[in-house]
Formats: sequence, C-alpha cells, structure tokens
Amino acid sequence: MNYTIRDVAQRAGVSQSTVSLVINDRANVSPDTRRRVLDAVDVLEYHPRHSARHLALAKGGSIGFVLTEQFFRVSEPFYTKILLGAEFEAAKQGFYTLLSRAKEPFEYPKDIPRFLLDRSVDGLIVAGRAPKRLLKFIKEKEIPCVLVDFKLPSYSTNHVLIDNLSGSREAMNHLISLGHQRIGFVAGSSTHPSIQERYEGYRQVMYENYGDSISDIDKLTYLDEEEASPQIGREGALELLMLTDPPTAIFACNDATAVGCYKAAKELGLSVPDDLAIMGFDDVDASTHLDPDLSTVHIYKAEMGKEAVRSLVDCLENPDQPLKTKIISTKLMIRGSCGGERTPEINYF
Amino acid sequence: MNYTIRDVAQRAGVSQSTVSLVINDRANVSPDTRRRVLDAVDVLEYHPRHSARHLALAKGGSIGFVLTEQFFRVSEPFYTKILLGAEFEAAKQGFYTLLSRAKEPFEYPKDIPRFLLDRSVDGLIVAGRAPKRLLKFIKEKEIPCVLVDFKLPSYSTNHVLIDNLSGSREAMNHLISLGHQRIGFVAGSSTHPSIQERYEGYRQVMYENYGDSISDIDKLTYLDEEEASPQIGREGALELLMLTDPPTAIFACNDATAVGCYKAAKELGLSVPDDLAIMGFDDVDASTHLDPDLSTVHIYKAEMGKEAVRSLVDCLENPDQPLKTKIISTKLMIRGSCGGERTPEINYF
DNA sequence: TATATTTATCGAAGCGGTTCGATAAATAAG
DNA sequence: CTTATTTATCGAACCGCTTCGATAAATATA
Repeated sequence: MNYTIRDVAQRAGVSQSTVSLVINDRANVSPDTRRRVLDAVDVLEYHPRHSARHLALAKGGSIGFVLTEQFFRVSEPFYTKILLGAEFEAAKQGFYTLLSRAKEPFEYPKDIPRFLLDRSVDGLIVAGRAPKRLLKFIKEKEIPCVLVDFKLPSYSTNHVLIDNLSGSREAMNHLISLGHQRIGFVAGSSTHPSIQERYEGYRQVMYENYGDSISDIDKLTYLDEEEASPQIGREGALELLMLTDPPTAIFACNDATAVGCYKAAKELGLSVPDDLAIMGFDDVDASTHLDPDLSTVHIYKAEMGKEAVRSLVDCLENPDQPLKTKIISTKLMIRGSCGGERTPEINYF
Repeated sequence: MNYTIRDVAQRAGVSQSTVSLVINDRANVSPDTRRRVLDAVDVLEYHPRHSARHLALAKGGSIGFVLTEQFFRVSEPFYTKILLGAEFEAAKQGFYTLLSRAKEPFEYPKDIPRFLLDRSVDGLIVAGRAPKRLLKFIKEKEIPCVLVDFKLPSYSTNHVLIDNLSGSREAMNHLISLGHQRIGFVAGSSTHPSIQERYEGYRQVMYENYGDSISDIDKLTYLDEEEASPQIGREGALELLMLTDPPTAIFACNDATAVGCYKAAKELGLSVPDDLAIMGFDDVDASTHLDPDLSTVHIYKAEMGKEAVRSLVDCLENPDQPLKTKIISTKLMIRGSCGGERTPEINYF
C-alpha cells in the first residue's frame, strides 16, 4: 500500500517508462502491454504521486483561489458560492483547488500567497477584489489569472463579470412598471465596479423615464464607500425616507443593504410593500427569509466560479489564448417586497 | 526569475546541501555562511519549490478539507466558516488548504477525493458528516484525520465538537427563567449527533423542572430526519401551535429551523416574542436580520476550524499522539425573540 | 604533540514521476 | 531478400529538493 511506478512496472513485466506511457494514454503501446499494465495498476491500487508529476512536469494541476480577507467575514455566502462552483469545475477537470486569503491592508512581499511564491499553482482565480500590489505581482510573474466580479480600469486580464447593468435596468423597469416614480437608490461599497454599474443602470432608467421631471435624482441617492451592509442600508433608507418628498420604492445595491431598508421601514412604521417597495440585488439565501421575502436580482454565483475555472484552464492549455471577459446574465426574482407577479424559484445554488 | 537551490548555492559560493541546511534552519552552519546564503536567497527572490520538497520529504505541508456536497448548497455559511477558520490557522502554520466535496451518495472507490489517492495531503479535516465508506478508507490508509461537528459511535479518531448539551441546557434554562412552562422543540436532521445532543439538553431541563407535571413532552416535540430547514421549522411549529394546549416558546434545533418558526407564528397571527418565544441555535448571520432578531446559541465556528487544524498538525508532528476530542463551548445570545436582557454582540466571525 | 571530538561543508543518492534518444522487433518498400 | 521505415519498449537523465555519510578543518582532551 504505497506503490510506485516501479512496482507497477515490475508486476507488469515492463519498464517504468512504458507504465508512464500507458497511464498518460500515449500512443505506440501495444494493446497487450497496455492491458498488463492496467491490470497491475488495478491490483496494486496504484496512483501516481501528485508531487512527483508536478516536479517532473513543472506544473501541477492545481489552481489557487484568492479571496480578500474581508469577504471571509462577510455575512452572506456570496463569494464562497463562487468558490464552491470553482471547486466543482476544477475537480471535474482534474485540478485541485488551493485556498488563500489576501490580507487587507496588504503588505508586499510578506502577504503574497505562498502558493504563488513556490509555484504550487498553475493559475489563479481572484474574487471580489484584490490589492493592487498583488495584481501587479501576478502580472510580473505572468501567472495565468482570472478576476471574478472585479476589474480595474487599466489592468488587462481575464474576467468573469456580472451583467450588473442589464440586471439593474431590469429591476428598475419592473419598479417603474408598477407605477413607482420616486425610486431611491441606497448603496455601500460605492467604489466597487459592480455597485457602480448597478447605480449606472438606476440612473439610466430614471433619466429615460423621467428625464427632466425628476430633477433631483441625486437627492434620491445614498452612496457610501463603506462595505455594503444592513447598517448602511438602514442609514441610507432612513435618510431618503425622511425627505419631504420621500421615495415610494428603494433599490438597494445588494441584499445585505436591502435588509437594512426593511429595518428602516419598520422603524418609520411603513409597511413593505404597500408603503415602500424594496428591491435588492444578489439573491443571497437570506432574502427568502425576510418578511415579506425580498424581490431581487439573482446572480448565478456557482456558475461564475465554474466559468472562471474554464477560462483559466483554457489559458493553461493554450497559453497564447487571447484574454477573455465573460459576462454572466442575471435573473429578476420578483417576490413579496415590491408587488408584481412572483417569479418561480429556481434551484441553482 | 525562477531560480533553484543550485543557483543560490552558486551565488553564495557553497554547495546546495549547505543552502538546504540554511533555509531549513538547521544547526552547524557558520554565521558567515548563513549570511551569504540568505543574501543570495534575497537577491534571487528564491523560494523552494513546494512539489520538490514534498517529493523529497514524502510529505507536503498540505491539509485536505472535506465537506459533504450537501453543505455546499445549504443556505447558511456554517461549515464554510469552519473552513475559513481552518484555512486561517493552516496558513499560519505553513500548511496549504486543499478543498474537496464528498459526493452523496458516495460511490467507492470513484468518489474518494483525489488528493487522498495521490497523497497530496498530509492529513484531513472532515466537517459536518461523511460517508462511512470514506471514513473506512481513511482509517485503512491511516491518514491523520479530524472530524468536526460529527462523530460516529464506533469510529475512533480526533474530534472537534460543539458543546451542544451545555448550550442547549443554557438556552432552555433561560426560557424557563422567563416563566415558560410549555416549551416545544422542533428539529430537522434529527439523526445528526449535534441535533440529538441539543434534544437531550431540552429533555433534561424539561424533566428537571417539570418532571411529572408535564407528562407529554413528546407531544411538544417535532422531529424530522430531513435536513433542518425553514420548511421543516414551519411545519413543526405549525403542528405544535395547533395543539389544544400549545407551547408558549419553541426551541428550534438551529437557526434555519427557527426561521420557519417565525413564518408559522406569522401565519397564525402570533407575535414574537409576546405570544411565542423562539430560540435558535448556531447564530448564523441571518439571525440578526430577522424581526425581531433571534435569540440563539452562538457557535465559535472559525475557532472550531482553527482547533481542528491544531489537532491535525499535532498528529502530524507527533504521530504517536493519543487521539483527542476537543469540545468547544457555546455562548447564549439573547436578542429580541424571547425577552430577557440582551447579550452584547460579539465580534468573532 | 598526538589523538579524539566536534563543527562546517560537501558530494552523491534518492524521492517518484516524465521524456529523450537508443535499440530491437515488426512491417513496408525496393 | 535487402534495406528503409515504423512501432514498441527500454535505459538513463532530469525535475528541485533533502539527507546520509564522508571529509576536512577547528577545537578539546590526554
């Protein structure tokens, strides 16, 4: 129990090179020999040692997944679902998944994930955001990389992104179809590209529908750079709802923020959705626990992880692949917090 | 950029064995030589290749983390927080974390995590539950292993467990201190050892306080083997609340189940906590999003992951270590769903 | 001062694979 | 029937590190 390729070779009566040829499915091995080798492999329950292959091949069939420390603590399993989708696809394609946190603040070079330094991974998936210095390092070392739900203006690489703009527009159009005219927007993490795109969708639809008649869109908007959270949502919603001409609907930048909007509504004695419609974004599981359950924009999180792995494996197998950006669509989930006909629940995870 | 130990040796004017001695901090290297080597390491930005060490040492400084597929889909980030705690501690101790799912149902030998077969990990953490056949395999291969929040009667290994009994008793005593006499218990996953222990705590306290006067504790109990969930919680709570003599408080086996109890209460027009007190277990983040926020029993999830890694590393460094079981205490979090003085929130994640 | 110990360094083998070039056997071509 | 070509197999080198045993230099002991 712990056999090597030499044991297999001996048992099959061939050389180790032949065994290697067989288990790597190379040409020019006679059917008879192949069978004998495979039999021996079977009997001995032989499995090639990963590190040995790694060493010999100078690549190891592992991908690294980097998540900002912040997201490890965040309440909702948003990025972890991306991680799980990635692990799923990676396993399917025969890759291992190595996990690491990116510290914040990031000290160079101390905080470089060790698996990058010692070349334990062939490529890298970075989700949510990443320290600039880390990205620079990745580029310097020419490590194949895919950024998920994150991009920087002047940093070219592979991406898997959410179609925030369409999702946001669809959500807004739904609110408008319900007759809402004064729609507020509440956001934390306002510097994150995804949040900015959602905001852009909000503005576009507001202008398209009310152009000049609502001159003060900015008054209906609450933006905060702090991490999006129920606290931010509550503060923002309270501010908007105390206006002399308050919104009848609030579009929150994500579900965590929407949770805070519920709290604000309750504090002010407003009922959802009758006095105030609330729309979220992300569709985290907690959204169905709210009362009424939250209308929101579903993101195919696991699918994003899978696509990231596919992009990465593409890069690895074909190094002069062009850079790719994949935009994953969203799906409007109409539930109880804003009226309209309910969307049947979907079962993706 | 991609230097090996030979390059360092050459630059420092020593042999590669000396370099190895230096970077592994072994004795009998002159201070002068050590400095020269370290300088060369610095200049060349040398990092030992992980796979090469792995191969030479027959162990690689990686631990595997196995999570049942089921938990990858589950709403609340319970086990993922354990994973993150584990990653944290593993990184601190210089280990990599490799992630894998255990399929359900589990087919042997197809579904054995590949990193076990090719010996990519030195040891293993298994969280939540695991297929018996997989555990058997682990034992056969003598792979160091720690089970987290899970145990099997006749399977001896290392454990990190929750002090469910104390936690449950404390929660129950609190409900009783508030004057509740008829307290219901609603559970899914009723075969899971953690759930059984929570149930045991419930029974103990009920008997201690009401001994014979409440002859029908079983009537106040709803147990389901299905995965604990809001659906189960709703069904269970509805059943108990429709009794001719319904409970005034419900202790749910976990927070997900408690969410369903809220729904049931609402459907029956009962207000929480005035008409019905609700107590959960786990303290997942969503519990603070509920209205009123849920009183529950906090579990130090990340800490459990860390302890698991510590146990595992112990085993690896000292193989004839006795088996260890660590029981991690809980903390009662009194919030809005049952009355009593609120517990200040804690900031652990 | 000769001998025994300790200390510092090195060379070479080994970890378990892959792969290149060589060789022998089988088949095709002349 | 030779000779050229293809096919199947093998031996040995190599991937980058650790470690054992050898050796030489430095220090302690007699």
